Amino acid sequence: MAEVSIDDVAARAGVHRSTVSRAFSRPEAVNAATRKHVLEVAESLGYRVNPLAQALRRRASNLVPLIVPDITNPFYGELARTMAAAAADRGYQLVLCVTGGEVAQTNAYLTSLQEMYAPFGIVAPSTSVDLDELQNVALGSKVVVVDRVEQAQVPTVTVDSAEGIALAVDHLRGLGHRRIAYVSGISGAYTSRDRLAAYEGLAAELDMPAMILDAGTGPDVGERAAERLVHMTREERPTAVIAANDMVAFDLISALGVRGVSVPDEVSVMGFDGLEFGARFNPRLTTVRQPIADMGVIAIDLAEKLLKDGETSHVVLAPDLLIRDSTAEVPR
Amino acid sequence: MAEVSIDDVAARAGVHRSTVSRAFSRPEAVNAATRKHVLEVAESLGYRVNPLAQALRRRASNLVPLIVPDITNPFYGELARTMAAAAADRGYQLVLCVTGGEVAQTNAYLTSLQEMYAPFGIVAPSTSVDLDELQNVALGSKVVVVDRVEQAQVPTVTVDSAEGIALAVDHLRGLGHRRIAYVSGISGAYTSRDRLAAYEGLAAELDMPAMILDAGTGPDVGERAAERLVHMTREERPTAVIAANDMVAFDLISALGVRGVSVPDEVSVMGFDGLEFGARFNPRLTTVRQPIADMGVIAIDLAEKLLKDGETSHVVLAPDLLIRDSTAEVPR
DNA sequence: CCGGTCACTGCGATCGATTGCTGAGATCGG
DNA sequence: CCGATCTCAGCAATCGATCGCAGTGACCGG
Repeated sequence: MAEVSIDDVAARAGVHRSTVSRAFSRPEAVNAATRKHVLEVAESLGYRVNPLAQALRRRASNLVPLIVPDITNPFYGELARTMAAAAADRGYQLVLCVTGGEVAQTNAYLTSLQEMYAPFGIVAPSTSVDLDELQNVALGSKVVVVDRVEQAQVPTVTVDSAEGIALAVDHLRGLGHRRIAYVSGISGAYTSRDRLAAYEGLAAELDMPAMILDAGTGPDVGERAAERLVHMTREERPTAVIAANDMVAFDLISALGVRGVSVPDEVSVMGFDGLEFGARFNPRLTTVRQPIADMGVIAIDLAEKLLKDGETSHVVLAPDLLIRDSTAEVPR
Repeated sequence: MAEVSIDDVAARAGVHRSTVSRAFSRPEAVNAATRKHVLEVAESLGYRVNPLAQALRRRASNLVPLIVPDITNPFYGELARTMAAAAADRGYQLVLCVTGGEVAQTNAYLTSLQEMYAPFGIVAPSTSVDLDELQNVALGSKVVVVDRVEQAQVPTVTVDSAEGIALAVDHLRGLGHRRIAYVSGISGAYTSRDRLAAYEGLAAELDMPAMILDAGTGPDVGERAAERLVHMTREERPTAVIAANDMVAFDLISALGVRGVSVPDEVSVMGFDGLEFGARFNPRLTTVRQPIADMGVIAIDLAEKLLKDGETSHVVLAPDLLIRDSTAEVPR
């Protein structure tokens, strides 16, 4: 309430403003005894440096934009949660920016936050990040992307799509499945493409028919894929389906349920993401887990490294398998 | 990149700083022609007022904290999304604050954002908001709570729990159910209590046995309730269950699935929230819908009204029914 | 022709911090 | 005992905007 400023502390401690300032931000530049005294006085007055004034002067704030297409999607929700924690640990405050899938929004948010002297930004894109577009914004070069990006000039963190798909295919083949279809869909840009490519590559390699049930986007991929599946003859129908991500898997299972097709009894379904919610789905979803918690921390790390050393590295994490109840041995 | 400031515009337009400032923030106080000229020059230079400097001087920023216990929970996700949109419409920028259920965090975030001159805050509590606690923070009195609150000195927006539960019970009775159980659980403080109370009241009124399957909290209410249910004899077992919220319903259905109990064939399950995700669950969830989108807009409205007129009203919205596939006529 | 209004606009202090520069005093070597 | 070096704290400008106050010129009525 008291709104105590740096001058109040200075007056009370009998020193100059600048000494108080240094006591906080450059400890080595002030006598230890003086510093202790200042800090005690500050403490007793309940003083805290005004982040706005500090940011204005320093031209650097602790506000970090997290740009996601849709916070309703649990993937971004989990990402946001871990990022908020990781950010807080390092003294940053996460600012949530929801683009709703509109590409222009990303840049709008970025410029808006750079006016608040955000030191960097985190972007989790839904569609291909237009890097050229990103370059148009000042903050654009200080961005970490949570997705793979082609010819990236910015740091990125992703999970290894090929390995993830391999894990899924292995698991299903281990259960006896030979006709394994794939449903593409809503997800990160390149990541989504990578997963599809990995599936196709693996299918060729293992001499399996590559069945793409639906490669569209939007909220009803699951619907369309299910529709397609139920109209297949018994021979051509896949015994298992890998979905591009957990949400699509949920969608698909739900749509199959509506059509009376039971998972995993009639067809096995796997997801990709490892959302916590998968453990609460019906049936509990077998899926390839991305280490989302790690991704949050790593993204912040990458950002700090970028600021300090100008180093833009690309971290690719290893996925693992979360075997639950949506996959079973091939029927009969 | 150019970092153009108000002085640049002033110099270029041949006027004083203050005129430029007024051209933007107090249009009526400056000659129309001058203003037009200033605005054009500003436009051509790509000038935008620096929000930090503005906030510092005005002692009011456009940063609005949204405090939620868990952004992973789609309820808060949907809330965040609509709030972000509503806030953006009015020129505010939402700052996401995730407490992880720790009460102290709420106040920490509130003070932290008040130092950034946040004009108000939105709190979606997981447990009883300790209003006395809230009063300890300066921003505490300028908060809108998305939940019912007892003896609230702050504006609130909620949905009518009693009406919602009545809707649910009506729907189930219409399908022939007479043994309708209830599972309490993770959710807003008073809201959660209200729903339970409404259920109990209605049970007494309609002369139905009140069966509370689980009244605990935490992530495994569903588990426990399912466990309890499968151990009941055929006669005592409820034919339908109302869950305190959608997440609990998902949990429960999943846990029942693991135990081989099919929904809605053997038991009907209803949720409460109306999450979009319910339409993608298996089976698609019948639920009482809260107008979450409205709640976001209303919360912002209430906040602005509070600032302007000091008026603290309590909005109670009407829920409606979303009939999908998780409820069916009572078996046999 | 003069004093009074009115509509603008300029001046400069201010918001709360940071930081380069300067100078005071302590320390030290010769 | 003196000058050089070093440590530390004060001074004042600065970040980019806002706003109360004062000044200027136009306009009007008497």
